[in-house]
Amino acid sequence: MARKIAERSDIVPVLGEIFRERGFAGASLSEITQRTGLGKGSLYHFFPDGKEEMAKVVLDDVADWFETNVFVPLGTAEDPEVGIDHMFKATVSFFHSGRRVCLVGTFALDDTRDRFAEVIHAYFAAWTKALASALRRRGFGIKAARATAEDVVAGIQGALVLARSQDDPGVFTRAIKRLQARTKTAPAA
Amino acid sequence: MARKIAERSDIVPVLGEIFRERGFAGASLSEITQRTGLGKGSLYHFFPDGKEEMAKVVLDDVADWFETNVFVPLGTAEDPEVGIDHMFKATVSFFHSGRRVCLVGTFALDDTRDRFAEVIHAYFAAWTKALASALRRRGFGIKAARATAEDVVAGIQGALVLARSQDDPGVFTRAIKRLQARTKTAPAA
DNA sequence: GTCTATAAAGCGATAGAC
DNA sequence: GTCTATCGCTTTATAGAC
Repeated sequence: MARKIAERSDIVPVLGEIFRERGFAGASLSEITQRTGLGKGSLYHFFPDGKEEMAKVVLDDVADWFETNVFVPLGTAEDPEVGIDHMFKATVSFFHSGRRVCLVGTFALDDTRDRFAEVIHAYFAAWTKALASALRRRGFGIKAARATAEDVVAGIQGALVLARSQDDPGVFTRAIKRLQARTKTAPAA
Repeated sequence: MARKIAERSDIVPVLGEIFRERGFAGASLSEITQRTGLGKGSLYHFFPDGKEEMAKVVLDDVADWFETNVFVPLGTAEDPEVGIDHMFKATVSFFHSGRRVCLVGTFALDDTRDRFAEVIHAYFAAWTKALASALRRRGFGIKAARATAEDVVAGIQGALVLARSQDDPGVFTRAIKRLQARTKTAPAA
């Protein structure tokens, strides 16, 4: 199964980690060549438009993963509670219990957002929408479902910031528990 | 009142905006010279250690502002509810209703955190602690106060991310309202 | 205190051999 | 598909005149 010839999909995860750690502006081609083990020639063969294309592919990859592993289950699980609980599990797993930041969130904060405005907007919109839909099916009213969905998605992002600031994954896992509890009962009017 | 000779304090706010917009890695000295109107000579006169010192001074400036305008009122207001409500007002104002990101949060997400770990840690720890203390005085139990404080501080950070991703300050102001409501009554055990 | 000139290093990107 | 060599530019930082 070992291939000598690299495929683009082999290095996308590595690129993801680099962009997460350094941000878009801070990710240098020299670090990318080192950590992927590929020369610039190979990199530009796979990504003719350079760093911008690398980031775009990584963003699309993340969006695809969430679409398949989180958003679709949220919408299709027969029991919406199962879909929601699965979302929290997948989230904790994907973000390594708060040790790994959200690439899309990181890009959203500085001027990198403007480069990738569409993907970034779509990612969070899809998440919020899928969760609100599941909450509706759980019996939440339209407004409560939307509000709680926004609350949970923002809460996850904020917990990642806070956990990293304190260098304490416990901050993240505690936040997840509270957020999950909030999806069990609709808030008072 | 017009001074020709610049003071360091005159340009700190400008530096703050640049770092907020570009992040630490993305903020270039050429943009800093342009937007401050000062040459490199002047900049290195005020900040001998260059960009790193500029960022440090801005971080300290932000921390001081919050200490004075948010954390102290939280702890000293006779009526803790007044202090908490003031915190939300000051927060909405400081972050321009979600149009301005949190510098400390932005720095916390990527490897910039490691450069300024202490200030970043202290900022969020102080915020959480001051809010928890006010909630205690409002009648929250110790655990409820801590949990709600973490919830609110994380919620604010997440709302900034989400609002920027959607390019919609409404996301932020709605979140603030929900978070504020959550400080009025202790959550069920 | 402010400026211009300059240095040295690193950047993203390209060319061309293999 | 992968590499090395190189281009042109920008970067942070320094030196020294005023």
